[in-house]
Amino acid sequence: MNKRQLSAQTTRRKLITAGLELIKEKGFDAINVEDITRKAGVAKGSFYTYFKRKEDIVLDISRAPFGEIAEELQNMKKMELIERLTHYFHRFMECVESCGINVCRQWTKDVLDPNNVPDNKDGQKWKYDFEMLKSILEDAISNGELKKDTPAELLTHIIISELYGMMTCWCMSDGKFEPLEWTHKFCKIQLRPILQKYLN
Amino acid sequence: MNKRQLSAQTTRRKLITAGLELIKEKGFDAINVEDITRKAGVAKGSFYTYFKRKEDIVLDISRAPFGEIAEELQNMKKMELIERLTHYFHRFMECVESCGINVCRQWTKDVLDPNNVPDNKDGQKWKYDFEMLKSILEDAISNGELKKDTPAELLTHIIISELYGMMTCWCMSDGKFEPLEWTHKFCKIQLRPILQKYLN
DNA sequence: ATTATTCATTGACTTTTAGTCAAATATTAC
DNA sequence: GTAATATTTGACTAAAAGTCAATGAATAAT
Repeated sequence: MNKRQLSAQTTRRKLITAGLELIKEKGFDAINVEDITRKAGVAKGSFYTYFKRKEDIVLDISRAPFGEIAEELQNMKKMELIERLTHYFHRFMECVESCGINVCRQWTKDVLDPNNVPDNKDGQKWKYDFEMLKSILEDAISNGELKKDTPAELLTHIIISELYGMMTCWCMSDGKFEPLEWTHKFCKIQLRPILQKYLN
Repeated sequence: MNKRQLSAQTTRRKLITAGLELIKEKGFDAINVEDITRKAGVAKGSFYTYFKRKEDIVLDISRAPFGEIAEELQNMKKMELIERLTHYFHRFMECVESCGINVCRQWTKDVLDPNNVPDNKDGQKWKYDFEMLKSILEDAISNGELKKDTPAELLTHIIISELYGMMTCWCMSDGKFEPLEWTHKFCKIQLRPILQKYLN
């Protein structure tokens, strides 16, 4: 990495860090781009070098921690399906907690918007989660843990709705539940009945 | 109702109708207050007579159809718990569908925000759903359908997360599922396992 | 019936902020 | 050493949120 790339990366990170802190504290709508750049110690114009629109920083803020989870799951291919899913739910909820309610609510909004496709080349949005969960199910199908005729796509939709439901609920309750305990309860009650029908 | 009250109600309704149509069509962020007032045929200033902030209209837009559901459920007190819940889920999803993805996504965002308390006196936000579901459970407890020691509040949180999960999922899939069929599948798989432990 | 008061309505105005862009500066390539 | 390229900058523009004093019609008071 040369000096230019390093500088660019540093500036980008400064913006993301400043953005995360400010959004956590005050919420996305209550801050403006200059608040972020001031806190990051760069000029306003630099923001738009890295993000096309104000909102685009949110996906980057939230994708950072979520990105790590994907790797982990690759190293868990031998685990049982429900264990892998539960792990995913746990880690997802940890991210939700560390990002805080204000980040999550903006992120949820962005993720729901079919038109909101940021133009950085790795901007895959929620499909990221979807594809990850789907591949977990597909692994289980080829393992023989799930029946061959399991409708992986439909099941993924149902499972991801549990995931987002869990997050939404946690945010709505204003963080009053201990997130890991909550997740544990959730997975225990919810995941098995969904899969039951398709388990070998 | 005198002429003044009538005029006020008419203006408010015009704004809500115009707002709903525009948000459905273009999304909340893509329209401005003047678009709404122009379509409603009133002056810009009138908007702020009825809504303190631009966003406040969204809760009113979405609350209108949701409000009706509450009444219906009052007339279903004798039905079985799961039937009542399923009915609620169905009607909720009908509202989601008729409001459309753009309204829902803004609504979800507003509902997630603990600070977003509109100052019209009946602005109860999502607690509306919460209290309604909770009272359904409480009815079932006093009916004897659920055990006396059922943790109504916790269960309500879990059930409402299913509801929002369902909606979020439907929005994310860009409305590709037929909503009622989707709801049916959802309730069938999800509701009973949640309640099982507490049913008498 | 007349006058005073109240309140919805208006649109020009202020303020805020998202987003642009040309110039300056630093780095890399040739 | 010079040309090409990329990052950084902040003044500037454009757009839209939100304000407010003036207007006039409806209602209440005398």
